[in-house]
Amino acid sequence: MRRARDTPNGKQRVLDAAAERLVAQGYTATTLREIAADIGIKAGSIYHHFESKEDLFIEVFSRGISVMVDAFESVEGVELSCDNPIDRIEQHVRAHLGALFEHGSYTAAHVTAFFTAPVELRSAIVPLRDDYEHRWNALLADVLPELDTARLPIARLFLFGAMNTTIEWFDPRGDLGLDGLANLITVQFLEGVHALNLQRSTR
Amino acid sequence: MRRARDTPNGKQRVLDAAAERLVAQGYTATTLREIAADIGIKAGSIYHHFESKEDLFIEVFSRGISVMVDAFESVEGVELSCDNPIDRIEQHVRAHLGALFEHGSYTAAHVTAFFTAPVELRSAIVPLRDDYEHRWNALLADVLPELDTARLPIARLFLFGAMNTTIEWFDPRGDLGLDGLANLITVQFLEGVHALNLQRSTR
DNA sequence: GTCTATAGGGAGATAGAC
DNA sequence: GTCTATCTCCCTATAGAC
Repeated sequence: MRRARDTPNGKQRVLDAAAERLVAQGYTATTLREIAADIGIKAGSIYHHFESKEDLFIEVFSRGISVMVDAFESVEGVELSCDNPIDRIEQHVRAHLGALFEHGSYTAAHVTAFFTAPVELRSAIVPLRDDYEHRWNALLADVLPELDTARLPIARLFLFGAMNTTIEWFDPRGDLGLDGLANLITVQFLEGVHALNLQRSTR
Repeated sequence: MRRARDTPNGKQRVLDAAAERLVAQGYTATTLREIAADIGIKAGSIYHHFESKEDLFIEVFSRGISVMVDAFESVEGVELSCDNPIDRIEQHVRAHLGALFEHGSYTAAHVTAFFTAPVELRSAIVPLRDDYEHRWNALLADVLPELDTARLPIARLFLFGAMNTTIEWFDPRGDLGLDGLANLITVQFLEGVHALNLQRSTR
């Protein structure tokens, strides 16, 4: 059934529009009327798909995590074969950036707007966030066994900070590209700022 | 006049409360009623001090920048004397973290809530942000002359990403402290993740 | 400088027709 | 699955008393 994938159903279209508005405006500024208008329906119709505004955005935020987790796992599938530690991290950084820029607005919405949502909503999502963070901790512990375990979560937070804030300034259509950006972030993370010069965006 | 400094005047108290609400809730979710209630006045009274909600928050955001610029300049004053390049950056990182955690909520509000504000408001603030970014670019160009000038803004953005996201997870009351955190961020930025082990929080 | 009172608009949510 | 109509609530902002 080609058609079913090409034209998303009503619920899917609501979610897509909600994610895009979330990136642009944050939680509170995004109204159900706007979301409805974006996809050509009326606000009341949204309640056929979701019980409340909060309910709708819980699903948007958890999809943001799902996209990241899927990206992470897709790398793990192929990495077993070969690859040095640096490449392993770089592939995961690339996957994370891909989730941010290449798979719709869900992950971008999560990263930029999560803290603009009400606390009750956020606490429903926290376990999913923890899961993703644990995967990264495990990866870093595996690839960098010499790193003090007390320093490992901090290293991950530095890396997340560098990766996630790219959504505020990076243009994936530019010359560098997501592959080049992933490379720069990885070498800077592992070797420091001096190593940036040694890397070329044309690899 | 001791009193005048100890008990902030009406306008000052509004600004302080607005900055704190901004950190916790973002722009749209923060209402003038809440801000007024926090300082024991009524919402209408705020209009004695500010022409509009937007006007009030323009002042909050620009103070957030002022605090950062002041912190940056206070380091420049003393650094001329001595100091190797690493220390120079570390002192500025420490100053930036100080602005985030030790000088009220203005800078924290700026960093966390700037993108939740309406575009018209943001564009009024952008020149001030640019000024602060240029100072950092100049510092990095001076301290790291061997770094490719095309890579320099990217390096700064990585550093900003690592510094600014600490507001989401770092507890300044912990063992590490802001001095320790500034040290970790600096060595990680300059030398990469491997250098984290070599640094001690007790310096 | 702060109050009360209120205007005017827009939000989330519900009920029932189609 | 979407519509219209509407309820209730709360927002920003204003006007004028104290």
